[in-house]
Amino acid sequence: MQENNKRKNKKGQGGNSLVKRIERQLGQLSRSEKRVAQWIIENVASAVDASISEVAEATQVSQPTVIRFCRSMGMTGFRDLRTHLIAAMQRPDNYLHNDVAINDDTDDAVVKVVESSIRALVDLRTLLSGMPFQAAIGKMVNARQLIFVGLGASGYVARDACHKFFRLGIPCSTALDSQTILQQSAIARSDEVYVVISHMGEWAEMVDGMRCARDRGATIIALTDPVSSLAKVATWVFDCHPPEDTNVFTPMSSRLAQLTLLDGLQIGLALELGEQAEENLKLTKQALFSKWSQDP
Amino acid sequence: MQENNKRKNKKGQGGNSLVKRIERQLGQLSRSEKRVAQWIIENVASAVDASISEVAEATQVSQPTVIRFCRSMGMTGFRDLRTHLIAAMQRPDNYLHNDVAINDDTDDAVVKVVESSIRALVDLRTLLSGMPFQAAIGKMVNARQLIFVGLGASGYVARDACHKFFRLGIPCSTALDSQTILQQSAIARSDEVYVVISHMGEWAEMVDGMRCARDRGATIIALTDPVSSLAKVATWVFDCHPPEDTNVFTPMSSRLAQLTLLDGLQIGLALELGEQAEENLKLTKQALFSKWSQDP
DNA sequence: TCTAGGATGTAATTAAACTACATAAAATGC
DNA sequence: GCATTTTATGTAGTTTAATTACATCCTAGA
Repeated sequence: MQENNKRKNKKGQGGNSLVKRIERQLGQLSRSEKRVAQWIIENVASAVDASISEVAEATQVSQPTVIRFCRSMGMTGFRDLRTHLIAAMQRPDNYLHNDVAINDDTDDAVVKVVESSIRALVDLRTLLSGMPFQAAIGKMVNARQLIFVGLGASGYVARDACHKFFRLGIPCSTALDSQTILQQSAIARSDEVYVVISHMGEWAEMVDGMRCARDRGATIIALTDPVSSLAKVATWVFDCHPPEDTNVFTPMSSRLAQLTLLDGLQIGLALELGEQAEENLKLTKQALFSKWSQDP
Repeated sequence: MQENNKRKNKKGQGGNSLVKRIERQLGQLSRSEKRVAQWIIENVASAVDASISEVAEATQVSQPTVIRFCRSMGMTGFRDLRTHLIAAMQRPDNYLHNDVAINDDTDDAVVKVVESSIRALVDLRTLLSGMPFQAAIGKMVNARQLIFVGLGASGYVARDACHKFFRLGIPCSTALDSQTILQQSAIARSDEVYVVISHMGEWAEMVDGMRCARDRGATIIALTDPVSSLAKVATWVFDCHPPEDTNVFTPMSSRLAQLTLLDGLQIGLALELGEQAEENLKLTKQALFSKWSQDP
């Protein structure tokens, strides 16, 4: 059992996204956890039905190690892992439409894009239960201001969110480049909430800025890969792991998940704030509506 | 104990949705089991995360009754039921849509938000076939520049799209306020393509601007309500009708449809442009990647 | 070689799933 | 209507799974 490193890759195993996610993390794992990971990759089908003790026995490690593996993968525990495995197992052949290929015709490609977006949101729904909505909203309710942070493409998501939250009547701003992020976080206060959007969560300046803000007592809510540096710095993390395939044609479906998550946070916050927020929402909607209805 | 009359054969666990299967068998169940069944149907999302005791409490029955319900459904036990529920949730087509209500708790509200977003995309998928992708892409391929137009919240979508398309190596710009739109369209050329995003499609300045651009020979691609004034002016329309309900808590799911549609257009365009576009995409991706991988 | 820190296992704890049995309610036969 | 059977449901206990706390071991660096 020593030569674990000579692994033939069983490509035909099925395009299971969680499996890819595990593969991607393989390098970061300790020896025993790697054993667990490898066994799961090679026995996805049995893994979904297995209990901790069965996995532990099959891989010759202790039960806590199996749990540690789950945690290393960003899951809350074994149960959670099982949930994700089952969900991931559902896609193998039903949805052949995964990646867009160079020789697809336009209509095929478009269908694939839409289906991969749907997939992203369905995945999101599976993950929802583990996300700290209550906690995040609790902090937002009492915040002096919300600061939305995002670089590059995530900047558009941050802007969109800012626009959405300000309509509740809360002071909101954005920090969309390294300089602004660093300056903003240098004067962070404990009654401020940062909402940080980042696919990889590895931009050094952003992580540094957020660490600084955190040290000054601010709350950091991160929509990012749960295994990233940013996630380690954040007060609360919403799992937005990046898609596994690196196909250049793959659109950023995960951006849709982020937007939807922020929709959820906003609605949740609105409910928490109660009448005043509802009133503000109504007013901002009406402001638009009356404009174009009196102006045909 | 002898489960004589309501034994069910354990077929078809792949094809039909478990929820439908439960509905179909509702009549055969005893009163308490029916309560369990109904609660599960109405709370699929919470049900997948619940333990037996939680289900028992929510439905005011005893734990064994919950297990008996599982057996009545042909499952081996609660664990098995959970497995099938998770699997069933991966098929988004049979979600039912509920509005967020003011007395929803946070988690319910979030689930509803995500599901309504999924609905929006599933709806979009059915509309795809009627959309003029070929035509739109045909014009874009030869365009001198693409101009993305959007006001207010749609401005963020326009910006996002601009960012996405420029990575193909095509000159792109945005027009996000009335003044810019009017000026831009005043100098429109026949080799320019306007991509206009608007939920209602009734902002007077925007419609005027696009009419002007159209008169000057430019191509107008509108992502908007097909019955709007904007749609009448456009060269091609992609049906993005806004949701009917006026609930203040309704998130803007149609924005997700717009983003996804634009993803589709971009991918389609990339395929049409061929190698050069693919190369450009790769280069822009690598530019990001090499940055943060050499910068830990 | 020693020590610090991570990795791993052991054993105890808690919680989940399930079983056996008891009781209550409904249906049936007289 | 009453006894008897059948069915439905709950109570209490058992077994198994998941998780935690803590002890031990190994490895890397001084």
